Amino acid sequence: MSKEIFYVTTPIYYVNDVPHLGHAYTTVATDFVARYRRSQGREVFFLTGTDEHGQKILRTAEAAGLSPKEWTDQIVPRWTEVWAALDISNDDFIRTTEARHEGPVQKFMQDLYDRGEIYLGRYEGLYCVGCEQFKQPDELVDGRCPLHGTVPDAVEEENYFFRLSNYADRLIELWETVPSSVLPETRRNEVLGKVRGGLDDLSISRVSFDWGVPIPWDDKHVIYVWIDALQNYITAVGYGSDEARFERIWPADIHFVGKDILWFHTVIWPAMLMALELPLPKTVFAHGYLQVGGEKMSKSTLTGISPHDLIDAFGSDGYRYYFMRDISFGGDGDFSWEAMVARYNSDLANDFGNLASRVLNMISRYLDGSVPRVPEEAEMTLPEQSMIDVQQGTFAAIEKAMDDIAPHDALKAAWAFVRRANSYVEEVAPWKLAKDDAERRRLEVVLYQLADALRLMSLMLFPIMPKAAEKLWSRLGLEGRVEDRILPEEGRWGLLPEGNKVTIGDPLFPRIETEA
RNA sequence: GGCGGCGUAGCUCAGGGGCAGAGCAAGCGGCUCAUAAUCGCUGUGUCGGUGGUUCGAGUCCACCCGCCGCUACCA
Repeated sequence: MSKEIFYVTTPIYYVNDVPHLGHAYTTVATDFVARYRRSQGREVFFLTGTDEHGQKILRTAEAAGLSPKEWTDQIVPRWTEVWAALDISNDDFIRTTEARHEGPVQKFMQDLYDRGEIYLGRYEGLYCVGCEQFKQPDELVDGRCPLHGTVPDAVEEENYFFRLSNYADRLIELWETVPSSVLPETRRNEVLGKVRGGLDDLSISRVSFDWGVPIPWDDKHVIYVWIDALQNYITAVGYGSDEARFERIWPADIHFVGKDILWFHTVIWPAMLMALELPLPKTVFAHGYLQVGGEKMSKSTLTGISPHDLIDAFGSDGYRYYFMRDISFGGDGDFSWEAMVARYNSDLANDFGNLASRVLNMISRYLDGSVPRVPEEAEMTLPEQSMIDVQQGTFAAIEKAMDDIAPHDALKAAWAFVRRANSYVEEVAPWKLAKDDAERRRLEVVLYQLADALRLMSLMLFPIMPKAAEKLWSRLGLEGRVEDRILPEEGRWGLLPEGNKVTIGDPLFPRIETEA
């Protein structure tokens, strides 16, 4: 009995600054997967949100002359507006400052405490006054802070600790018996290697500042921000507030994260859940980093580029497609303006957009804009059969790639169908058929197949390019929205209704002309 | 230092014992429905180096060179 709801998450983002390309990358990938699962007919719950506690937020707010709550309230819209601009289809958006989160977090901590999983201990650390932070011994250069050149003070602080060290064996067993628990494989090997070296208990409270969720039995302490933040994945789906809902949605099918936060999601988070005997997320998938290269933005860093800059130039569809297609998901990848223009023009403007233009044009010109009668089996010739074969192979390859969490391979596969449709046009040359009255029915058959191919592409590409897919759908005279269609039901030939009026419209993806 | 990964066409990468591949870029040809588009054909490779195993090695092994990741309580 598998759970019916497919639950995917992005990390909740730390709102001490505005979103950059890296945040958008994770979020777009998660959205692609969420939309794909919905298109397969699955019920999906897609969660994202913001992480708003901790010392860094407090400092950022102070620097801006605001209270931490005022700071987060004014910056959260900067995040939600980017997600809206990227057509992110999240079902919920949780903020860790919401009561629905903070209350259940306290319950979670109290439960851990009651079970003896938390104890009061001392954190001994090296504190740099200049940084106002604890330093790890290996961060120091000759025993001095590399930033301030001073010798940090040895400081002891009373903290609550979680018995993380008890869970090393169970974590190792999990990773060894369930390979999909941490992906890609290289990331699983990383945590496996580290945890085999042993685990220390984890300090989970702070006393030096108060911007956080109070420890329920000792409110001098606030919960360490990561411990609070990780719980968003369960508080948002009813943990501690609606147990029936929680049981229906949890566990997550996939937590998407960047590789920088792998440790928290594959060690600390599962150990916390184990401690309360809660189900574990099925997969934590850690993708790589984006690097910025190329000329046009060579002076920019990743954090210096706003997603808005690229959305303005390429549209949300172009943005989503580029990052999902050009970067092998899981590994590190390079972003460059030049590569993005090249990919956009070649795949979207030339291959796909132009295919739509030429087909819609020919139907308007040769068939008065009306979708002809659905071809009979007997009217199909070799080229039609070949295109159908390619389409079926493509859909199967996409399914395989998405099951493997390889969006880049899925899109690569998708283009086999787009290319085949273009070569089919050349093969059957409708403009020649149009000159011969005796070929009238043949002309109808090939143009029907092409229009129907566009319908199938609209379904196929909706998860990655929702705007273009909806546009194309309506240009084919189809009712309703692609969003509401189920691929396994409608992803076959011959479902485009006879008599639909097509409209040509503007190019779906206007070419981007490069200056110089 | 330890553990792990990568190095294949001009570019981005796939392939993991049996005739070196894809897309893009380039060159040539075709077509005229289309967004200077599209279709077809064509390259070029010491598969990072050296040495091994094997009838046979991008592929397996050893060493070397060059990049890179991880090495936990800053989100």
